[in-house]
Amino acid sequence: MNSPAYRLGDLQLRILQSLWDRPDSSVAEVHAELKPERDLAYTTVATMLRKMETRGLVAHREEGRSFLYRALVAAEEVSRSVGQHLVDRLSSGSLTEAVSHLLTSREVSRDELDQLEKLIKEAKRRSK
Amino acid sequence: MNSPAYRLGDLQLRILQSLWDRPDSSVAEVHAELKPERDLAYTTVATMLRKMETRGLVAHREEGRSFLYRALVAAEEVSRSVGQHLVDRLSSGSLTEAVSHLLTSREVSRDELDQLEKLIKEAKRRSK
DNA sequence: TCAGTAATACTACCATGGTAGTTTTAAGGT
DNA sequence: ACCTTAAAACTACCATGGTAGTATTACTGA
Repeated sequence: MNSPAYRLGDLQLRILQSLWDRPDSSVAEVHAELKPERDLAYTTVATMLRKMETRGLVAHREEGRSFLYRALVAAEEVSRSVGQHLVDRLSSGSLTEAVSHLLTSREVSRDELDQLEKLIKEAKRRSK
Repeated sequence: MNSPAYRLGDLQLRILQSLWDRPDSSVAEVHAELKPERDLAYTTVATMLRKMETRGLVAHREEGRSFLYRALVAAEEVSRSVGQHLVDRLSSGSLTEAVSHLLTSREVSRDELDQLEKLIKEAKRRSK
């Protein structure tokens, strides 16, 4: 919000996603959730959550001896911000160009292309 | 290459873009190119270029008393890397989802949608 | 030849993300 | 009442991006 969301680090974003999925998570829960992908120390997660709280990204309430955290920024908002930032970075603002980059730069399956086409048709319908 | 390209900072990416556009640019030229958008000190650009050279992102050759820089990483490669990283961040790897995010998160003009549709058709044709 | 100038080199500083160890606190069971 | 344990708090450290001032060097024109 006040702090630009696109600047989120990888871990921060991952933590937010975890909290979007399960609001009111304890540090232990977030830590457990991230465990398979990142083998972080418990305190790493705790510290990051505290830092994120300072930045206004999350908030906590007490529950017994634990803190339960929740995200203060909406997934939508962050997605938009992060996406917008990429579009700016990649192609100084041209969405078409950005998507073109994405399409040409990796293998895209037939199936994905179909889905994408549907997405666009839908967007068209909505916009009309 | 060896260092993951997606980690490029905004300024670094901007400098690379400038060099892709005009290879063998002096510091002064890069500085001038960026001037309108970012009013940076000359030495800021020079320092960043030196740092980027250390990281293997650019290289220079001497021309009189100036250094002429060129990018060592290809635009394609960086675009792919940056794009891929975003897709991972935004939707743990689903391109469709990522594009969907981009589409729903901002105003997309009719015209852009048309272009996008064309892009996809083209990709389909290519992949077949 | 010498002063000015334009270039690089060097140094420094700050913020932030990421990571984690150590210390304190408090709850809970025996 | 005390020991264990789990939680938060505090502190610390490093890398990197970004930014720029100061020092040095070397060319160039008067």
